[in-house]
Amino acid sequence: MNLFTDIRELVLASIHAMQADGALPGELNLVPVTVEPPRDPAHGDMATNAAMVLAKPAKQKPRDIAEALAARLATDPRVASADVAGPGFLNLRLDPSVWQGLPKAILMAGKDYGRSTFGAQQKVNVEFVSANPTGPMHVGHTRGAVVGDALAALLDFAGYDVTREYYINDGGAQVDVLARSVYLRYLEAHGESVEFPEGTYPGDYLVPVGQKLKELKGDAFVGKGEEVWLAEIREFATEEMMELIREDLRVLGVVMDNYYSEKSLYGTGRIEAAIADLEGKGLIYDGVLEPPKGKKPEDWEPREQTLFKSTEHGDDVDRPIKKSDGSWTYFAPDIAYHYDKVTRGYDQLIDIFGADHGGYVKRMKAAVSALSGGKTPLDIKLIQLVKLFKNGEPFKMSKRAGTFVTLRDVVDQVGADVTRFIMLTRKNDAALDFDFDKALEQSSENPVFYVQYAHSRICSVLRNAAEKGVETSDAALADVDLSGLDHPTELALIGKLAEWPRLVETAAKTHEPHRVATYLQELASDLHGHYNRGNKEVSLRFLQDDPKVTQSKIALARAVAVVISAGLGILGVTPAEEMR
RNA sequence: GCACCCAUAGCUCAGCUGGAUAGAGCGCUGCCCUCCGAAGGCAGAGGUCUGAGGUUCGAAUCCUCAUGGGUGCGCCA
Repeated sequence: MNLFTDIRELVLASIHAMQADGALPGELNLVPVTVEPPRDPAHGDMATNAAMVLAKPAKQKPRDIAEALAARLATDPRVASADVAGPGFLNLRLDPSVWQGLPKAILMAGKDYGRSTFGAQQKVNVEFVSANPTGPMHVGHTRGAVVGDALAALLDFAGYDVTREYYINDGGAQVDVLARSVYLRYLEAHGESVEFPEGTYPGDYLVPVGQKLKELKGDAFVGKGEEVWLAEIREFATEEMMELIREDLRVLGVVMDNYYSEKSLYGTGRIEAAIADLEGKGLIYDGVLEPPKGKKPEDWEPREQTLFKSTEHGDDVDRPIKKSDGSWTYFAPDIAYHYDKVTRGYDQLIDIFGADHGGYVKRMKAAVSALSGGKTPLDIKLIQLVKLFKNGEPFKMSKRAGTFVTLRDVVDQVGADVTRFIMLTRKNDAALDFDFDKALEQSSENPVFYVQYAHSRICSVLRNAAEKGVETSDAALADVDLSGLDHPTELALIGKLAEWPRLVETAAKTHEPHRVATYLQELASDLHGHYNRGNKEVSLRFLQDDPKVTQSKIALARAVAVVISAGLGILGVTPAEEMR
């Protein structure tokens, strides 16, 4: 159900007919032919660039092609008029009945209106959050979590087979630091007074973890050296932190399909297997890297390391996979992890990283390209910083200091819906200002409330209709005559609804869930505009004296509500029925 | 030094992956409730899309260079 693709099919069919008649050459690339809503409504309902795109390969003047095409299109009952404009645009005006049929179609499709088969059930793995299991999630993670989750939902809606995955960085030195920090809290629970030296995590969130460890182990570890407790506490603390993170995600409304442990790659031969794959392709060698030019580290000495020839796959320099002492760098397990994803048979991989990981994009893409033989595309979305404001004052967040603003802090104050929506109003590679005051404000300055308000207004209309005894169920609306929906603002609203399926596909194709948020704001704006017109022009109100007319208006109102719910559903935001 | 990202109204940002006269919100000016929710709406003012080249029927969008800002750059993950 997508009017634009329907009409594009019609245009293509007409072109084929012209080819059959010899009016156009048989060999033409029709992919660039588009049918879009014109920016200026005065140009009609839809516009196609067909004539301009085909002019050159067909060796004809664009306007000539347009004229001929227009004549053919005009014979279709759905097309009211087809006019050539400008350099060769073909502006189509559709028969009003085409538009007027849409609200019913939307109600019949329900929440599936706009759902697409575009993705053809391709398997996509979206890896996101992947915060180190060393503490609660902070605001920076929150944005990545929301973007990843919404992107996954969007892809699902667009017809992909999506897996949401979290990569647990539980293999590196930071979990040793965590274990030592928990040990200190454990001693504290035994009444010792402790200090947190540089390089440990002093955050309060480890206090209950130390307590719990005491309950579990008694004084077994007191006064003992690391060799006794490190491994066990590391295990215990990591699990505790993951519990914390899972709960954070749950509060945000994010549910992962899969948690993948970095640790599971060590000692199991999986890193070795991935590296062996690259070695088999001649991409592993021992060598010495050049120091970075300009900014040479103080203690630079040339050292021989095992390197991955990432330059053969688009990187700028080759990357070390082993440290000079022979142990793996962090990059090695990352390669193994992505190797695993490739061998699990995904058609497409998406990683959501923090912007501070921008330096790893090329090497990661190089690794996946090498491992998959160029077959599995990897898209990496970098999530820019969130700057928090309250009363015009910026907050600082610092994980080291243990005073960072956590996901909980934000969600507790403004709620998950507001948090999610606001974090999805900007494209991922632009920094985002998050203003607590505005987030809580209930006005048009707050996009969440603006969209929610549109939805609850419709719900309010439905309640009023019910009081008047007007039946507004799907069944009751199925036979209603909608030909009275002919006012420009009504048709504009329907036109906006018609764009939803297109938008879903574009947003999915570009991996940009923020487009959904933008669209919803536009749709809400159209609804509010139309609604307010009803103050002056009584005939535009949803509630009319004639129940039949009321039902036709309600069909439109409900169709808008359906699309708002569907859009909010992708963003993971609950549509409000009432706001007080 | 190198790489990646960003630059659009006074401010915060959209711009449908190349289309026609570049759009919202805030702020500013003037309006709209006897009326389905004014938590809203309408109208006006406000632009050399950072700059210079290029690609083509057509560029804010793609390519090159420059300028300004952000991020990162072997034994941290």
